[in-house]
Amino acid sequence: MGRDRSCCACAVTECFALVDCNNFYASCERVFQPNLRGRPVVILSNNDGCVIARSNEAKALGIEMGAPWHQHKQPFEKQGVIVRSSNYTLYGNMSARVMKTLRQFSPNLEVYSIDEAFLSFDGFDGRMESHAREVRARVYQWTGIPVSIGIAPTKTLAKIANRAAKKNPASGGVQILMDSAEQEALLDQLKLEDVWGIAKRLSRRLGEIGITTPLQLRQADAPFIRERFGVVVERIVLELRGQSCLELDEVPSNRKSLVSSRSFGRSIHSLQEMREAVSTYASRACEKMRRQNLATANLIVFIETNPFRTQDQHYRASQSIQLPLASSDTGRITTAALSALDAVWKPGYSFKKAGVMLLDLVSATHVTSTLFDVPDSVSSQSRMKAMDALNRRFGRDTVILGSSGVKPKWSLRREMLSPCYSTDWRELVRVG
DNA sequence: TCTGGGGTCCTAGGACCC
DNA sequence: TCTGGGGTCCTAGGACCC
Repeated sequence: MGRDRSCCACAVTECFALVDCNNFYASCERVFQPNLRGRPVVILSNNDGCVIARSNEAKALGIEMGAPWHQHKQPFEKQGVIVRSSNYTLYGNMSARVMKTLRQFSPNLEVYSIDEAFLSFDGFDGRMESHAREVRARVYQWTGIPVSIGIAPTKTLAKIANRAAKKNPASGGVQILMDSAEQEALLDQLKLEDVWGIAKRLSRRLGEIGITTPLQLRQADAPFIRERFGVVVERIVLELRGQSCLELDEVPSNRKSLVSSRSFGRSIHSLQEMREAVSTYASRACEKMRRQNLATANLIVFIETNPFRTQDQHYRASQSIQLPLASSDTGRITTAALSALDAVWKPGYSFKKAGVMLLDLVSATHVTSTLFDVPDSVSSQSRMKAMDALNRRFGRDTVILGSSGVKPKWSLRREMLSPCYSTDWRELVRVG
């Protein structure tokens, strides 16, 4: 729960700065190719399918985010638009440099996405603007990436402020939005969809009850909004009022799932080809998982036909599969993924996309001294919870049967272990 | 005839984000 | 011909338990 400051006149107002890289992918390309500066640049997705980033000059030409490139390629290339395929390794490295620079200004930092971070600006009253300008200048000096900074008492308002900093050149890339009247004036000019957390559907549903601007949302009755739209939207209402509900999340939690998926350059008709694709995704997913020292016992395979081909029947299916024990072993997981694929495969369709999702990720700790057995009858999620709890309690050198890095004889040893009959970790049988 | 109720777990799907 | 990939959180409803 967020601390409630609204009832206390002497409460210190919190202050968040959202630092957001301008046109991040395009800016990264420009760092290494300065001749791209001042020119319209677009970055394309996999298979050069659609537009995923644009420089300001490209935006000015009317190139939309997500636009299928094949529909726009010719006219835009005539206008001198420069096209790049995406290079995520480069963007990841540049992101790390930007974050490292920001950390020097404040250790209280939440890396929100590849190109955004929230910083605590608490205690900078009166010096906020100069401080923000210093941050901005140093990030540019050290990384070559231009950023915009929005400052406000809540994360949601900081997002709004950041947007204003970007849209308004006079701001010089820094917008402070601490004043209530200024907040209202700005919110009145925006669309609901400009608010963080409100997209098309919610916007439409809000419109049905007469709420059409962010200012109206801010003024709406919070309990009513909660009843009608749930806690998420209620939080947005409070955040828009300047009441902070979303705290700075400085310690990133372990990821809970990961996906490896691709759209194919051409459609796939044969099961054999699809098995090859799914094998590739499974092993790629396992690599990611091992790199983060995680393991899973729960995965999903999904396949899909081309949803844009309206003349064909659309078919999308997924199959989840449970492993008896958490693992990050490529062979084991690939085998499971392929059997899941067999369950969803439909001959006669042209498939355009497939993927493997790994769920309920747990830390994969090596078997060393202590062993616990968890019976197969225990559900995957309970098993994961139990394993997590064990890891926390006994530290790194505890066990998890069948997890990554487990000694090869684990299956044999498992046979020798007595089963336990509880999903409560305290009652798990200690066997080693 | 009358057919509990509260809690938790699980899963699928919706909605949103970058 | 050609339309991305990778995440999170919440909710609803059924199963199950006592």
